[in-house]
Amino acid sequence: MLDAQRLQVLAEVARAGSIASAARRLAFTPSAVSQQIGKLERDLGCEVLHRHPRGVTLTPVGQALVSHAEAVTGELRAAEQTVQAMLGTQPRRLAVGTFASAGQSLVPGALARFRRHHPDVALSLTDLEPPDGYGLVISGDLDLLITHRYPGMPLPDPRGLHRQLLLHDPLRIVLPADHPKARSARLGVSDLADEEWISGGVGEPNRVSLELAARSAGSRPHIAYETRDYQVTLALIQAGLGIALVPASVLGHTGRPGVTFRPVEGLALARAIYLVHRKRATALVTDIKTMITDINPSSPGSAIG
Amino acid sequence: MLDAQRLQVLAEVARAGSIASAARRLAFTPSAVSQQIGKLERDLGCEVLHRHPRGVTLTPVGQALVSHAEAVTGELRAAEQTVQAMLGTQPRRLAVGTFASAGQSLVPGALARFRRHHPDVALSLTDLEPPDGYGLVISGDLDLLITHRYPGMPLPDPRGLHRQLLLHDPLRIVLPADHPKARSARLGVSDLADEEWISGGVGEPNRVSLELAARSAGSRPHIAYETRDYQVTLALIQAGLGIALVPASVLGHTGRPGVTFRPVEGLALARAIYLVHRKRATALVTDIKTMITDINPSSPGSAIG
DNA sequence: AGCTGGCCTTAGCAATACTTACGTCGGCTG
DNA sequence: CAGCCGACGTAAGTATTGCTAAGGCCAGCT
Repeated sequence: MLDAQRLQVLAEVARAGSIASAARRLAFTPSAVSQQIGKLERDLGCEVLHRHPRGVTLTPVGQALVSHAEAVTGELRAAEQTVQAMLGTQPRRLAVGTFASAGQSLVPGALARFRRHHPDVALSLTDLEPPDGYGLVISGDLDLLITHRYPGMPLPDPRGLHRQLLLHDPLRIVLPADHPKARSARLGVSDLADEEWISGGVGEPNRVSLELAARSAGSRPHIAYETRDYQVTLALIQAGLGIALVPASVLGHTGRPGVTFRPVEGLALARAIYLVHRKRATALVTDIKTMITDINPSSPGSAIG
Repeated sequence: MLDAQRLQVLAEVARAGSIASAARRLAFTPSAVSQQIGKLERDLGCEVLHRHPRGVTLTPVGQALVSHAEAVTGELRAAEQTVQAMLGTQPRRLAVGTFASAGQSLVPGALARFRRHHPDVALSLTDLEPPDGYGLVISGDLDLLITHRYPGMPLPDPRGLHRQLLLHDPLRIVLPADHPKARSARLGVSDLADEEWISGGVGEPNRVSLELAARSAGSRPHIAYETRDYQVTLALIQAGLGIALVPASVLGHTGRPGVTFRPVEGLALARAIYLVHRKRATALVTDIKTMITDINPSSPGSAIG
């Protein structure tokens, strides 16, 4: 039988990307972690890590093991939680994972309200870029995950978790206020084929969606600037350097001077925002969920599985 | 975080019913097991066992933990299995759990055929009385469980397992061949209210069904002899001591001299026989399943969940 | 009453796992 | 290109953990 703790060490290594940084997180020496991985590999009779000069990556076997390790950890946490619930001990922590732009707009209000209702609960927030985070929910490191899917990106396997659509966050074409086409009646991606675009790096959701929209309009966007950070994007636009697709919730109500935005003509281009948690939600998770959905009344609230 | 091994020890204690016998199965001394349980309890801050002069029983917390322990063990086993599958190593064992009367009739033929096809696979068979056994499937101790439900007995929570109905095994009224009513045109339980019945002890499925059938006919059976073993039951009937309800599959094709049987008039009284295994069946499980269903062509083969 | 079986405690020992120290390799920098 | 730095592995020492062995307590049985 495999050892659960070794699997957890492996999962930590996978997250950290190197044995040394995993060791720091676990408060061990790198040597200890290395030995644990070594024993795991001897038990299995095959390697779980590819050793590179700069960190490690998982072998296919390692990936499979991490996935199982998360399930094991989740079960152990669930066992603990069940017992505490039976003893009448309420959980005293709530760990939320979000993508960056939700952490700026959607979440803070809900968290503040939650804190008022539960001043004794230790709140924590973690930044995660989709599609990461599902494993952390399975393992119980996160109680709630707020994640998204841009058009063109695959929706990850929910792996037994509960996933519900929170809202559709339509993408807007954002351009300098003095841009010649800022006042066009209808503005589509194809109308802006010659512009300089700002988007994420290759493969990032933002960019995939932009390229998808352009391709469906028969053009290819010229990506002049790459950034993942929408605040940077907006600053670049403000400086007149390019245009971009930006989710409406990021634009929010705070009009930024020198920047204007328009709906995307033609395609219903929106990122879908999801809430993910374990099937049997704790009282705290249910609470924070209602607070999030209250703040975002457009929520359809349908379970998607 | 709880320790997985401790939980497994607890599960073993729960199965064995005492610390001492669990220790024997685990090849430890009772002291070791006792200390493990003690540490588990200190970790949790509550007791998981009631200590009795003759063995131990689980507290409610202990029961919950055993259930989780089975899930943890199952995940660890699944991890191992996944890796072995990726390395091309086929599983080399198949553990089947059955109730006693299936072990006599349904199963042996299928096992024999399976052994011919897979001579190198270590087969094992375990006797289990329903509703036990689900936990062993979850933990991976069993690959396939053959279980039943008599009318009037609750169907256990499948706990995430795959469960499918194999067949309905109708109950027959079995009576001595020279019994006065052996040739009645229609024979129901109510027609035999004054007879001496043979059945299982209070609460056993067999008996619950008999009492249910009698109650629905407005009578109460007089249980003169109690045995769980249908072979004993048949011997008693043969000796003219009483009558009983016996599943058709136990009666089989081997007519026993001096004993005759009749369908039960009125109620469709049958025990349902189920196959239970993990959701993702291994190749070996799939194989043995087809062999079992082939031998029992009346199988509806529908998944029940 | 004495015996048996089961559980618990304590003390000692063995196995396990972590730390420290050192060696190797590859990439980055002056 | 030499030298440094970060990362991984190995070897030896140490601390912790967990098991065994031995003895005591309690309840039921003969």
